[in-house]
Amino acid sequence: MIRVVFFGTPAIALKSLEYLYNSNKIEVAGVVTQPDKPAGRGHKMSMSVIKQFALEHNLPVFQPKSIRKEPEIQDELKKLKPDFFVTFAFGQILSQEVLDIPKFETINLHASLLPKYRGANPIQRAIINGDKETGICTMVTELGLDCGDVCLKEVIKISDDMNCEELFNTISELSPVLIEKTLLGLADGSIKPVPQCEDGVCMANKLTKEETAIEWSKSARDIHNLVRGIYKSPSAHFIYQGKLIKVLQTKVVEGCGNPGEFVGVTHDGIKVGCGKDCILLMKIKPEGKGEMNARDWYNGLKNR
RNA sequence: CGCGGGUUGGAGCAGUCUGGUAGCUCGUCGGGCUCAUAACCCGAAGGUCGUUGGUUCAAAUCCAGCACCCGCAA
Repeated sequence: MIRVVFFGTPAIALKSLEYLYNSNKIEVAGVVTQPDKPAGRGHKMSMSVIKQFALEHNLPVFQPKSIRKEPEIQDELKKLKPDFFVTFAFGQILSQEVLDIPKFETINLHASLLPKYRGANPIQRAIINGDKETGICTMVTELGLDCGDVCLKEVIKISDDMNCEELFNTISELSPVLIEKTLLGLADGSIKPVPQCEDGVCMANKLTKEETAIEWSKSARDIHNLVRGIYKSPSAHFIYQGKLIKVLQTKVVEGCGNPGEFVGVTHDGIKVGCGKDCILLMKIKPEGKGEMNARDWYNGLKNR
């Protein structure tokens, strides 16, 4: 049995924790996740889905504000005598003291084909940039940001209409097996981590607020990529009559029209001009309302 | 008690401030026109206006409570 402590916070990591927990070759000795915090409408205190799972299965849970600065928690983790630490979207930077705790290594799963897209938003960035493929990597965690030696990688195709939710799901389903293989391979010595090629390094910077606003002067293709890249959260948007309109689904279509100008309606949606070609708005979500077909939204507008 | 918007025929909305027999753009069904159509013309069906209570001769509309949905912020 390999003893691991799992570090993670959001939903994308849940299937991995569940899989390791159910594996008969691996024992999850504890879980580390971000502290509970007021979240959502009304600021109700809420816990991460990872903590929820841990509580339901009676796993010890640790919630440091910053694990680097909390030696008491580090001591608790030492007592668990872990062979490995596994991190997946944990949300905090580790320190050397933490990396030294497990008997072997700390393994991180990163959702890109390293060294491409190191950093915060690798999944969204791959789609926004219009990449045809991305992937997941397991790596040995070192102090720098996602710079450790790579253990295993798996390529994932990105289709033209795939949005980040679908890619998230694919990644969360493929990750568990890759993590388990990595742990087993490192434990028996069959995997030799390979240093990343420094040439292809690029960062997946955090999304800024400005980026989520649709710039109609860009090509329809770029807008389409943005829309599917940040589908549902935070969503690409534009402002119409003072209201925020989120755009959830689009299609690049032929046609011409000035950027941002209404071109016409089809039974699929609303056609709007762009820097190049036209974009067909299909599903949108106006502020205060639920998701709806753009065509339906158009039907309800008074001055159009 | 973080701030704010919403709930009206199948869909999206107006009407609420200034109470008085429910309207718009679509969809559906029937008929017509057309070589043809997601286009056009004619007609029809379909709503106890989220829920509970209050005020009133009279409430979608005013007042109070409740439920559900959503945007921002964190």
